Amino acid sequence: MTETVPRPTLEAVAARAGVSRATVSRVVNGADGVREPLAERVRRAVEELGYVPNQAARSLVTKRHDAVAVIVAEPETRVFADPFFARQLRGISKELTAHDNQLVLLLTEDRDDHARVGRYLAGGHVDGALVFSLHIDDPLPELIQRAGLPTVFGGRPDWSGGGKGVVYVDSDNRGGARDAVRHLLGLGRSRIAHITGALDQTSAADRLDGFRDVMVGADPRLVVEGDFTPAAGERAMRELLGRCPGLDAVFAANDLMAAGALRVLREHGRRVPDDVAVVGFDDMLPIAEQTDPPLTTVRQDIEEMGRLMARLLLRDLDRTTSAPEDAGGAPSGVVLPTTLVRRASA
Amino acid sequence: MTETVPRPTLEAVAARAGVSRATVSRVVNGADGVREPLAERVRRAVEELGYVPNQAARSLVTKRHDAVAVIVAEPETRVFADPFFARQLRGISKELTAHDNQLVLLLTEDRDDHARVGRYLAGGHVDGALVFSLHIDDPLPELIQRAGLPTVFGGRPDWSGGGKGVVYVDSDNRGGARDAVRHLLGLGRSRIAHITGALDQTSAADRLDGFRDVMVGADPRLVVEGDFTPAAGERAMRELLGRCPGLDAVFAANDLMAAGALRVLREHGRRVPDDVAVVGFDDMLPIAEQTDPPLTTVRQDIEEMGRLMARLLLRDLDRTTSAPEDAGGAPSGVVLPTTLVRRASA
DNA sequence: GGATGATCCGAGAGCGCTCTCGCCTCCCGT
DNA sequence: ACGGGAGGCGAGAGCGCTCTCGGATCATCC
Repeated sequence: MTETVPRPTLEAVAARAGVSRATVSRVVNGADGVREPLAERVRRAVEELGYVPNQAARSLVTKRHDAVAVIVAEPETRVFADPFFARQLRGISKELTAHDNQLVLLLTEDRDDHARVGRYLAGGHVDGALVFSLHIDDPLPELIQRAGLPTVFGGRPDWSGGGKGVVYVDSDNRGGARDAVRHLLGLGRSRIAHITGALDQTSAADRLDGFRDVMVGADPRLVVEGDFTPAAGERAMRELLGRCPGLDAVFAANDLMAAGALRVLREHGRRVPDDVAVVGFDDMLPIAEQTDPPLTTVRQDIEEMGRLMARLLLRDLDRTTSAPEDAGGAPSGVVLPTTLVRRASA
Repeated sequence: MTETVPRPTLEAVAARAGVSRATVSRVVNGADGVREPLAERVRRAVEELGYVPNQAARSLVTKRHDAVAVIVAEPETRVFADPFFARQLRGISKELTAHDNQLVLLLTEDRDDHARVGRYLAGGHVDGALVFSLHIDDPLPELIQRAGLPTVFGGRPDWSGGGKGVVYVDSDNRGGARDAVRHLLGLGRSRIAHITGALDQTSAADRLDGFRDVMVGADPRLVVEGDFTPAAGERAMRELLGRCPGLDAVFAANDLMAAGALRVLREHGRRVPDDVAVVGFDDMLPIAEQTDPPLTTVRQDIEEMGRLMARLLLRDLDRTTSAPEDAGGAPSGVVLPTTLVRRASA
C-alpha cells in the first residue's frame, strides 16, 4: 500500500524538543555550540520521531551532494564481461560508503549516451566522477573534463588533450609485462612470443612496451596483435606457430588469450610448459585457475585500484571545498604494482 | 581550477526570455499551455545560457528523485565474482536511463551495511529499489520492505515473512534443470547424477527440484551437495565417482562446478561425453566455451532479467504517483525462460 | 558590582524549483 | 457588438534545509 507517511521535518523535531530549527540542525550535523542537556533533548526527539534529514533540501543550500558518478564506457567490451568490473566497483563502493558518499552508476555505450552523461554531469547532481574510459580517442574524458568536475580516471587515459591536471590510477602494466618476460627468460626460454591486447587501449600498449623493454631487438615476427578475446588468442597462436615453429614461450596480454593459446598449443601437440611456457596477465579468476595447465600470470589488485580511485577523488573534493589552493602539483598518476603468480604453465 | 561558475537558474532564463519563472518551468518540463513563439524564445534562452535544472530543488518540491537504488547483498559471493552481475546491471541501466532515472548502487557485506542501507532507503533519496538478495534468511528483504519503498527482487526471495506483494524476476531454474536432465535422458543416459549449488540459495534449490521432477525415485546417492565453486565441483565429482562408478551423466548446478567435474573426469580417464555426459547451468562465458570439451549448458538471459526488473519497478512507480488503486492483483513473480545450449560435453 | 567578552541559541532569509490561483487576453456564439 | 468561456501567463507561496547575525545569558576580571 506504500501509504507514504509524511516524514518528519526539522521543524517537527524542533517543536518536539522545544528548540529552534537552527539548534536541531546543529545537533544533527554534529556542529558544536549546543549545550549538553539541550543537545540530548534534541537527540531524543530525533529518535522518537525517526527523523531523517531530507537530502534534497540540504543539497539545495550546501551545493554538495555527497554522491559521485562512476562512469563506465562501452560495457560491451571485455572489461565489462569479466569480473574486473565488479571487483573495482566493490573497492570504490567500500571507500565511498566509508565516507558517506553515494555511488551513481552510469554505463555508456554510444554517442547519445555520451551526450546524456555530459548533461548529467553538467547538471551538478554529483560532486565528482570516477571514469573508466577504455579506448584511445574516446571523446568521453574530454567531455567530462569540460564539465569541470573533479575526476579520477581508471587506467591511464591516452588523452591527447593535455594531461595537465589529469588524475588517474593504473596498474603497472609495463612493469608487470617485464616481470612476466623476465620470468620466462629465467626459465631458460629465449624465443619468446607476445600476443598483444587491443592496441587502442593503453593497457595493451603498455604491456607491449614492457615486453619490448626486455626483449630488445626481438624478431618482430614474434609479436602478433590480438584483441583480448580467446578467439584472438587462438588465431594469434596459430599464426605464431606457423611463423616461428621454434618458439619456446608465449606471453599473452591477458588470461583469456592465454587460454586460447593453450588450446591451440595442445591441439598442435606442444606440451605446456615443457615445450612452450605460457604466461598470461590479469589473474582473472576463475579462468586462470581453470585452464589446463593452470596459468602463470600477472596479478593486479583490482579492488585496491577502485579504492584508491575513490580515495583520490574524495581527497580532491575536500580540497575543492575547503582550501582552494593547489590544482597544479597534484600527483597526476598513481601506478599500482603487480605481482607474478606462478602456476603450472610457466 | 574548477572555478565553479554559478550555474544559471530558472530565474535567469526567465529574465533573458522576458517571461516569468512559471513559464520557463512549463517549457522545460514539456507541459503545454505555452504558445509557440514564446516557448521558442524560452528554449533559445535555455540554450544560450546552458541552463540545466537543479535536481535538488526540483526534488524538494516534487518529492520525486528519478533515481532507484540497486542493492547487491554480499558481493563476496559467486554472483559478484562472475560476469552475471555486470550483465544484469547493464540491463537495468539501459532500462533506467531510457526513462531518465538514475542508478544508485549499494553494495552490502555485513550487518552494519544493512543498517546503513535501511537508513538510506528510509531517507527517501530514491523512489524505489532493485534488490539482489542471495541467501535464505537474509534480513535485507524484510528491512527493505519495511522501508515502504516499491521494490523488485532479483531471483525468487525465500522470504518467510509473507510473499504477499513481493515482486520478483527470476529465471526458470526448475524448468531449465528439467530440460537439462531430459536432454541427458534423450542421449540415452540413465544413471544421471546431480551436483547441487549452495542450497541456501533458491536458485540451487529450484534446480535440484527440477532434477528430481524428471528423475523421480532416483538413487539418492546420485545427488551431491556443492556450493557453486569449481572446487566443490571437483570434490563432488570425486565423491560421485566413488559412490557410483557406473554413472553415465552429470548435471551440475552451474558451469563452474561442471568445469571442476570435467577435470576430475579426465583425471580418472573418463571420456566426455562418450563415457560421461556433462551439462552445466548459466552459460557463463567465457567459462562454458573454454572448457575441454566445451560445455553443454542452460542459458538464462541475464540482461533481460535486469531490464525486466527495472521495467517492473518503473511501472510500479508510475502507478504509485498517478493511480493509487491495485496493490493486490499485481503479478508477484515473473519467470524468464531458459534455453539449452548444446556444445560438445553432452 | 558593573563592564567585557565569550558562548549559546533563535529569528529570518534564502537556496532553485513547482504549482496553485487568479488575471488578462482572445475567440466564439448570438 | 457584447457577454462568456477557454486558454495563456505571471505572482507568490512554500518545499526542508543551512547559515548568518544579533540578542540573551553567563562567567570573568578589575
